Parts: sequence; structure tokens; C-alpha cells
Amino acid sequence: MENPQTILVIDDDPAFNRVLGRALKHRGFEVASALSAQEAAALIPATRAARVVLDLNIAGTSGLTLIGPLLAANPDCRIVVLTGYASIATAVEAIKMGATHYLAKPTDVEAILAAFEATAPQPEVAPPSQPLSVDRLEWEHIQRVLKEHDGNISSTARALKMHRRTLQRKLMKRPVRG
Amino acid sequence: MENPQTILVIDDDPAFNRVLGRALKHRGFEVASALSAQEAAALIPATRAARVVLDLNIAGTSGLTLIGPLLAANPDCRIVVLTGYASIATAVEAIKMGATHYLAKPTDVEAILAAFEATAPQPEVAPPSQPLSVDRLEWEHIQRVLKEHDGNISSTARALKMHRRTLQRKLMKRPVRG
DNA sequence: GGCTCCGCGCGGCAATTTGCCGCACGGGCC
DNA sequence: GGCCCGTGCGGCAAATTGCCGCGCGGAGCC
Repeated sequence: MENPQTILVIDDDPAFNRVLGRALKHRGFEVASALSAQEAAALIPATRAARVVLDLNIAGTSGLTLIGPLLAANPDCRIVVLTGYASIATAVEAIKMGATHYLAKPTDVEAILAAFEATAPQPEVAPPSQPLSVDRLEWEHIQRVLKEHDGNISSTARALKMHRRTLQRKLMKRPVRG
Repeated sequence: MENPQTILVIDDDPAFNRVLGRALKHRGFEVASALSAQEAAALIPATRAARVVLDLNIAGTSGLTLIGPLLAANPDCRIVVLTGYASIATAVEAIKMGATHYLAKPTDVEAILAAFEATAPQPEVAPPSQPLSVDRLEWEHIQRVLKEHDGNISSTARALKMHRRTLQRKLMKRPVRG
């Protein structure tokens, strides 16, 4: 941890990456940006970053595949996974792989920074007072089955008894809140 | 793991607990049931269960507080957290505390059993477990929330973030199977 | 090199479902 | 009586779906 103030931002959305990078610099952090998995892979050994903001959907490949290399380069690395297509299934996966936290986009810089500081798990977190909306539940279910089928949309659609075209369309939409 | 076939079910909903217990017994598992955190606390040292189905909302207290004791009694214990009030925040917390998996409540036994195997990837042993169709899942969820709201269609629609008219129509149409 | 089989992404169009009005009725409750 | 809700249902535009199609690219096989 020769430089605990350096944060590596991995996100293939140029606008988001730039905005977040600037916001972090404003707060006094050193920022390294990667816009693709390849770029990230190149930066990881060089920076051995202690803190990483990692997008889940990086141009085709899953950001989850970078968690391993990140931790290998620096076991103390704190990784906050960020995604616009948040689901419980991928959250579980990310944490199991060693991510420090998992946040849904859109979020704010404060939340990201707070996520880095998350230490020992606290038994009493957000008490979810309201059940999931039907849309949200559907999204979660789709994500879970999709993971079981290794991301294969066609076979997932078959398992769910829905048409592939419909599944595609649903996946393009963002997960709904609630 | 003197008896890896024993599953401890911790859930304060008697109906759900009974149904799940019976389904598990049907599949050849030994089942121990706890309807409260106190009951569970008493059973934990006795059974040192290797597999636990744990509800998040147990009569006021959080099921997360039981994860520690469960793992203390048996570090190899596999815990599947189950909740009707799922959220990404609690999912992250549960996994960090050592749970094996986290599922949102309208689910089926196959998914629960599959969740136990999560850490041991066995693609070829993948059972023909057909996940619930989205329609069926939606139906189950609606019924659950409707019951929680004492059959009040209007407030259920609000909680589900759907229009009352749509809920009415759904309730009229299907008791679908599949 | 061919070839076939799949999965993927997407366009188009009809059929269905939805969202969102409206209205009338009934039961509490002040 | 009036007021507030919840319920059932009609109607109609907007959105979603089901179901075709197509081309492309990769894996496997001859």
C-alpha cells in the first residue's frame, strides 16, 4: 500500500469514467482510468491499486473476471463493484469473489467512498420494509436463471418459457427500482 | 459432517416452514425446524447442522445475527439466506458474514438445493430443475403480498408498484401453473 | 476449404396487455 | 347527511408481447 490514495476506475463508459475520475481527483485522490478489460489488465500489475471502482458490464466481458487478478496483484485491494444492471445474483457472485461492496448505478461519489470504508459486517443494515415490486422480482429471477445458464439467452428463454426476443428486450432495459 | 443430510430450517412463518420442511423430507433429507431465533439458538449447538435455510426477518430480529453462531458451531456449515424482503444491501451483508447464498423468497425447493451446491461447481450434475416461469413467480409473489395486506387489493397494488386495475385483471385471470 | 448447427442482435407487424382515465356502489366513520 | 376508501368494471390509447424474418459469427465436423 505504498500509495493508498490511488483509485483505479474501470468502466467502459467514457463519460461516466471521466466524471467519476474528476470527482475523485477533486477530493484529493490520485486516479487511474481504464476503459476496457485489456487496459485494466495492463494497469493492474503497474499500479497494484489499493482501491478499485469496477464496472460489471465492460464491453462484452464481465468485470467479475478482473476481481481475481486485482486481488492477486494486491490482496489488500478494496474493490467496489458498480453496475447499471444490478441484481442480487451478481451481487452475491461479486462478494463471493472478494469484492468489498456492490453498488447500483446511478450512485454518487460519497456512496462509493463510503463503500471503501466498509469494515466488519454489521448485522443490522438496511431493513427492507417493502417487498420487491413485481418488475424487480422478475428482473432478479431472470438474472438468477441467466447465471445458471452461463449467460446463454436462448436457453434461459427456453427455461423461463418465454420468447427469446422478449427476454432480449427485457435485458436491455435497466432494472427497476423497488 | 457426521450427518450432511440434515437441514436446519429457520423461519418464523409456520406455513412456509412446514411446506419447505415437508418438501425437503420428500427428497430424503433429515429436517430440523426452528420457528424463532430462540428456538434456533437452542438447536444450533445440538445439531451443528451442515446445511441451514435461514430467513432474514425472524420476528423482529435479523436472521443475520444467527450466521455467526451457526458458523461457530460448524465452520463447514452452508447457509442459504431466504427472504421475502430482499435487497442488494442485505445480500451483500449476508455473503460477507459467511452465508453461502441469498435468495428472494418466492422460490422453489430446487433453487434452494442448488444454492447449497454453489461453491462446488458441478455443471454435469445439473439436475433438470425447471425454474419457475416468470408468470408463476409473479403469481406467487402477488399472493404473498396480498396476504400480507389482508387481501386489500388497492394497498397491494401500491406496494407492488402496479396499477390497481392491472392487479385486478391479473387476479381474475390466472391461477396459472407452470 | 466447405458445411451445418446455434446463439445473438435486431427489424417489423399484429395481437395482447398495460396504463389511465372514467363511473357507480357499498361500508365505515364523523 | 357528507367524506373517504376500496371494489368492480368499461373504454381507449399506449406499450409490450409473440412470432415471424434476416444476417452474422463461432464451434464442430467432413
